[in-house]
Amino acid sequence: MSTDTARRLVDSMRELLWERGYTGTSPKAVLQRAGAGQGSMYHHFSGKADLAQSAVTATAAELRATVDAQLSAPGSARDRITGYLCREREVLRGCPIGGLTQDAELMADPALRAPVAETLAWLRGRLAEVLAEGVAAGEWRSSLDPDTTATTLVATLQGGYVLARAAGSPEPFDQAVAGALGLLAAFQV
Amino acid sequence: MSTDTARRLVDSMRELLWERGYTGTSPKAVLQRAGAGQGSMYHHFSGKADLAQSAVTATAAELRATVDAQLSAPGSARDRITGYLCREREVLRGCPIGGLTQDAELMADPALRAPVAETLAWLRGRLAEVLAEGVAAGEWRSSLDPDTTATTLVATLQGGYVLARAAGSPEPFDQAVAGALGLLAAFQV
DNA sequence: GTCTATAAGACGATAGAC
DNA sequence: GTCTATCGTCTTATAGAC
Repeated sequence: MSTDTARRLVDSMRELLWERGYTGTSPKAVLQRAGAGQGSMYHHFSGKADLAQSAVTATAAELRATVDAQLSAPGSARDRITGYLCREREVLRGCPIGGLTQDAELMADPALRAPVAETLAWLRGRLAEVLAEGVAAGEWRSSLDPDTTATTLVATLQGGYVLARAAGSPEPFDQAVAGALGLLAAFQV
Repeated sequence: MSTDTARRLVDSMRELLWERGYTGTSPKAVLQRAGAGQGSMYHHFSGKADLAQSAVTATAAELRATVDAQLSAPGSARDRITGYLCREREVLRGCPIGGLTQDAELMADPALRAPVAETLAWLRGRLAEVLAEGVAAGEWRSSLDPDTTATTLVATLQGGYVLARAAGSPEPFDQAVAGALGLLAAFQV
């Protein structure tokens, strides 16, 4: 059993979904990148949608694990939030999950859409938890609303990618993050 | 000369670019929506890219005019910013300009990318001007940085669209805006 | 100006040999 | 398990009639 070929197919699909989206990615392009023939793909998967589902699920799981490790690390809530917002990113490539929301064909398929929706919903919730910890610990004033602020921070990142891609430079992303941190700083005790 | 057919083609392309992106939009789909034949399109435009350029340019101009009217209206800077952030939007359709940044094929064409880049850069600058007015007028503390904050606000909107589309509900968009307004309120004098 | 006909190639999937 | 061959459809564009 060639688990290896299946994995190369999934990895190739993950890369292409990130670069060109679901609509812009053909099975042929995936096969070429993976160095496999038509038969391999249709042996391991029922088709393009099925392979994409494995790819999106894997990317979502990886993103979630990475973020959770960072947000669950030791340190103050403020340090963890700042660290997450300022961590290294391949800004111009965009968010491998958030970017998929723009693909109508992908979003029309419940199996493909679900991991995207769940990951972003989880992210908002996880950030809200950390913000709430910070408020409870007296790091921020209690007038800071954890839920709406968490959504604003996630939106800032997602929108930062959009502005950076438009500009062809990471600068707007960094500026968006800097602005958010500046606004958040007003709530420090 | 059938200016009318050309306009219907542009309008149809504008709608489809918004709904399905550049890669996901075929000339055939545009022609069907416009009720025209192949010949009409290739008479008025050199091809798909040329028609799309007219469409993107028109959408960009319209967005810019709408926003500028709102941000240049009479009233305090704070009211204008709040009004802009809270204005009626077809949230689940996403931003007709910002959404295009996710389309690699469109962004690879300088003629198609330029109006997208210019519109979002202009928007950041225009919001920064209004924020600076507000600071100068004593509406916000001088510790509020107009440039980074403007980028954060535009990113919040763009990211709000992403989160709303993922969730299939306008709620995350509204929450992101509410969070941003809450953060901004801390700078009120 | 607009139409239909046509073209070469890509798309997504299937069949069947090995 | 993987390959090549093949299928019917769609894509983008051109040709030429009207």
